[in-house]
Amino acid sequence: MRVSNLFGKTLRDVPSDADTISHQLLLKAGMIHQIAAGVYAYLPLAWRVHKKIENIIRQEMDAIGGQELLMPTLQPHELWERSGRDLALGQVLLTLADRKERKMVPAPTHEEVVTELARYNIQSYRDMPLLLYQIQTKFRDEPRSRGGLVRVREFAMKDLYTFDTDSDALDVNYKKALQAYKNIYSRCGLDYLVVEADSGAIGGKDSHEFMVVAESGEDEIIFCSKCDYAANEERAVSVRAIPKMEQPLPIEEVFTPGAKTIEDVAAFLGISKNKTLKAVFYIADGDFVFVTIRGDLEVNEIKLKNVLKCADLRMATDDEVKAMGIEAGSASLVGLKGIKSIADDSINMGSNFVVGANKPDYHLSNANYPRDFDVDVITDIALARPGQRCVKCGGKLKSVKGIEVGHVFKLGTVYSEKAGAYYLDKAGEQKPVVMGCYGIGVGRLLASAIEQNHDEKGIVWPVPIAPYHVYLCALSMDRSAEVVSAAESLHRDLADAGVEVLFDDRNESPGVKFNDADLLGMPIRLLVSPKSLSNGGVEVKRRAEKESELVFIDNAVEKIKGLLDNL
RNA sequence: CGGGGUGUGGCGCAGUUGGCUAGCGCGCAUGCUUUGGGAGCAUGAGGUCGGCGGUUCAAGUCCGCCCACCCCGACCA
Repeated sequence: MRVSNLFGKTLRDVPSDADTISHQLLLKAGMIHQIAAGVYAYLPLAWRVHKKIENIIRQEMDAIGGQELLMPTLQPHELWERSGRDLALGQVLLTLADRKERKMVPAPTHEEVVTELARYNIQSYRDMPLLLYQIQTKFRDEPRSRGGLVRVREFAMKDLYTFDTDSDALDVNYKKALQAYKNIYSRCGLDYLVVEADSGAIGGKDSHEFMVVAESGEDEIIFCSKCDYAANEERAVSVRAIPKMEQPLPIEEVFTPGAKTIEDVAAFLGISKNKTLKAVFYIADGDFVFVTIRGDLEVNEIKLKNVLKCADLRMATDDEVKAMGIEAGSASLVGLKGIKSIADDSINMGSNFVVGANKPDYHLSNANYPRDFDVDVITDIALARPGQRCVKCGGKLKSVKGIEVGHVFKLGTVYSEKAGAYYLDKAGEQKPVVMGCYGIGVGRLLASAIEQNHDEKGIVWPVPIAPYHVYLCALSMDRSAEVVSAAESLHRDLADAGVEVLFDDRNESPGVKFNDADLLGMPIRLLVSPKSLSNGGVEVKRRAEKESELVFIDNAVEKIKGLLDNL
């Protein structure tokens, strides 16, 4: 490919609405073009990268026995009603109507359809294990797209689905898929973490995310500094320090004028926050919920949502709290009846707590569970924070930001039961198919690769996903017939040797060409100029390094092949 | 959806106490010179100033409504 013919122009100034590095570089390099919020065109260079990533994914999927197929983007809305995910996904689900006013959805994912296929094609335990995958366009009406290709509304996703007879067999496939994913990210030149994750709207049991550590990441990863524990903040658990337990004292009313927050109360009474219990109020699918947690901790709303098994969870408004007859700022479960209540385990981690007295300007001291109040459910609903201790080894927890580049789930029989996907086992007994699903966003992976592989000059593509291997840069072609013939023959010879070359044949100044070479980021720059020729050859430079090396023209192809093998 | 911000040639910006043919840099076209880290000179093309409505003798500039995009939060590959 010749740069003079290449579609897509490099820019000197970065469009002002980009502020994630991968977004800036992709725009500056002329690799993508935005059409609407979260909707992008991939220009030829970026599309080559996309295809390379796809192919790496295909190889790894095929290696674990995956069969590629293609499911439709356009799906009947009823399918989503049957699974209940029309509600679980809410507004993210784009919907449209066909000419007969039938509701359709451009699919955001394919569990529904693939389960439908399984229902039709799996009848016997002999039909499994089965691994089906596709690379296909998803549509999600995201509340907010961001970061260029990091979060978009239309994107190619590789989705793999596994079908097994039981959960042990699912575990086998799950492990295989996990390994395939690790291979994919490594081959794409990414540093990643595998973390425990919440399964969100997809449902199911175990779930892991693959996270690329990046400042621009949207997720917070909690990990242990001593052992291998790592989890998405949404899911992370931690050991909360337990203060010294005291003998229960008689409950007592204390005057706390104007103290409404935990900070106020603790400061006013001169106690630490872990000697208090905090009351927080939520509306879960329309129902009021009274949540209690130790004063020094925060509620993890994802955990809470999972406990409540609700589709929609939000903080209650002041009016809603009042309407329940609750005194915000001085509320507790002591003496309160008939309100749905959930508490964090931490109400048992400590004693003689200060809690609200359910009247303005008063609190109660020495409240103890279960002596003084009742709770419907007690479980872990606390947000794990860095600084707390690891539940596995007691080590100190830390946190980093990450981009989620893959997510795998053990679905179990949630979808198969709803869709009626059953098989007959050896004993002739009818059982639901056990499923797993596994997703990778291709464009997000591409963006993540840039987030991790760039410098101040531009992109530094890892060889396996670089749009081209070599940037052949010829200087002074309009004045030197020698340069022209040397460059042209190198172009041919490299292509013949299977090396992918982007040939900068433009009449631009050296500075322009060098800067574009750095910006576009091919792993090797091959320079042909009157000067290099008079020095006896051509100059080979790795993108990641500063220095170039003079090589005889006849040795150049060999030299480059050697470098590519070792990069 | 809540909060903040921006919309002026392809990109980056100026112009906004209303006033003449709307500017600058980059890019683009043509010519000459130049040629190892974003060259110089000359000539030129390209803009219904996001849209609609209003105020006014006069609107890029003032008022109203709408739209789009970006960022921060609530959500996900």
